[in-house]
Amino acid sequence: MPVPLPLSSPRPGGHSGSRSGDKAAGPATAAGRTLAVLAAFGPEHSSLSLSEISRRTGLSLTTTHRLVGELREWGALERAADGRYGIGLRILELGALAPHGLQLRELALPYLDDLHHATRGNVHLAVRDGHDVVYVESLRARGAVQVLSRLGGRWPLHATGTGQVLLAYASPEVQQEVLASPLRRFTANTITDVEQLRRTLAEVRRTGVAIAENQLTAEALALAVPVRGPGDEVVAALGVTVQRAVVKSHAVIPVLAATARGISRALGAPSVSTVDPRSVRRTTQPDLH
Amino acid sequence: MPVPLPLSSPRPGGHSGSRSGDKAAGPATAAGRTLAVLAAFGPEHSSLSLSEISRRTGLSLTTTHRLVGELREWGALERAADGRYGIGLRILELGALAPHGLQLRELALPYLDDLHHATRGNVHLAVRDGHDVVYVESLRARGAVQVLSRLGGRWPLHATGTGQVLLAYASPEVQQEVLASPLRRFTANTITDVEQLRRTLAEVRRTGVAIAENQLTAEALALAVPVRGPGDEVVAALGVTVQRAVVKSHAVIPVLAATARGISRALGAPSVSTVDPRSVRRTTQPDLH
DNA sequence: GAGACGCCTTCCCCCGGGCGGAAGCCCGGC
DNA sequence: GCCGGGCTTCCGCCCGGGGGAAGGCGTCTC
Repeated sequence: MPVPLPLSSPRPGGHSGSRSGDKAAGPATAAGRTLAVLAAFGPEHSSLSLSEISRRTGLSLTTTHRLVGELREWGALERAADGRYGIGLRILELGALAPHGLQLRELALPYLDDLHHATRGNVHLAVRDGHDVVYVESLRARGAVQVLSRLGGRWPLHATGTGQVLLAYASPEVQQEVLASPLRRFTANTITDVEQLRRTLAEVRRTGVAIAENQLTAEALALAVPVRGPGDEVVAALGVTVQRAVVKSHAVIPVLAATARGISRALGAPSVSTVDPRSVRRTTQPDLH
Repeated sequence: MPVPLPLSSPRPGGHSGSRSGDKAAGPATAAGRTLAVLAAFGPEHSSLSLSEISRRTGLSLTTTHRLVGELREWGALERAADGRYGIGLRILELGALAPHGLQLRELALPYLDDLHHATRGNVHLAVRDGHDVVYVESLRARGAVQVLSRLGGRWPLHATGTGQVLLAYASPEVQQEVLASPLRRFTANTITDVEQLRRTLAEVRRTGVAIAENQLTAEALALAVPVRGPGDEVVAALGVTVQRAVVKSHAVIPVLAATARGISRALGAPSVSTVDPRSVRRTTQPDLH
């Protein structure tokens, strides 16, 4: 048997708590194998040949062939002219139904658009999924910086402004889990120290704003604030990423906060009090360089 | 055995040509059953309980329970606080990889945004999937008309402006199939006559613009033009929907065409010649009322 | 041109995973 | 309390699925 490569999913973090054993769940079940075929696709591999799928999943060519056929017939995969496979529109269609996903997006889009025009930065709306932050919408500044914030993008919570907001307001269990897991480094400024992260989260809770400089991408300043739902719980995070030094963050934060208030209100949140600008001025995260 | 309800997929139109027999493919296979669970979700049913899924798929409660469990663990489904299930973010993430989907969207978004601001109408980018048009992006006018054009929305080709464009430039086989199939009526103005549709498509090809009045939604005027790819083939359709009589269509068409040219160029299309405004003026579709 | 290789497709048989019946659990309503 | 609906777990039989093997292409090498 060939060594099964990446194989199963990166596991969405797992709000399911601690699973016993944590055995290297190879796709032992039929459903698992079906999903493994889908999981073979990723940002770096949006187009695969049959045998590539076979190798990446560890499934035999025969099985892969049959599964891909069924998935294609259903519309989950489609075959390009060159014979390679890609994700089909049926999946996009399904994804649009995600309650914390595009439904939220629909409502927030006009606000994001305004924010985008007001700040000329990259604007994102993100939600938490397990230990990751997932971008539910992303408006990129014309000809601007990095493209790390694609719609559907997924990053660890500790490394982005939006992620820090979502983590700061997550349940104690989730915070514990994340703080206990290894904190991957992306740039020199990524927070990888548990204590520092803990302090950062406390700051976020106190001020209502996360300020992340160069933590995921160099030369980027990310600002993020929470978005609240009907029960005043934090349901999403709203973020802006601007070129460092291009904009004074103090100028952006009020606009950002106002936008988040607008979205929260539209979501049915009670009277909102996200950010007190005065407190922010005093407590901006200690300069890291 | 209870009567299996909607059960299997509405079948994405089927570029696969004529399948023999066309047997009522119930989910006889394990993969099919897995997909049937996903297919139970739709725009009207974005949140389902376990037994609802069981009923809608026709699967036994036991099987449903197990499949839902696996799908949830993988991230394809998620369970809300009230115990009901919804589509998970993992699916959204996957859907973002669709080559004719959000990748196209990424590139086109800035153009769509400009168009949106210039026309103040609903702006859509759509691609063809079988006999349907699927919206890959949709910017709704603030507090505007209908919401029929959600991202991920799917409609028959003959009933929308974007669909007519995509159909007009589709392969003869696809056109044949659509013309041979029943044309569903949505409003009094929906084109349901084969001959009329044929003429409309010819007009679209001649002028490069589809003009659909009240065909899907009352009180809406939809304008759409093709977007072309590297080989000059039509890869998508760009559409604007405005309140009837609010805007003179002649004022919008040049902007629309220019935007489509911009996107086509960005996609690598050769020198473009989509619309000749003079021809359009003369050939606007015969007024239907 | 022969041969080798990689990729895809089809066929077929054996076996193990999946299916569903049944029973048990928890809730809320009458 | 009793009932009914929804969910979860258990278990045994059986059929769908897995993969080996073989065959059809097209391409590259020698």
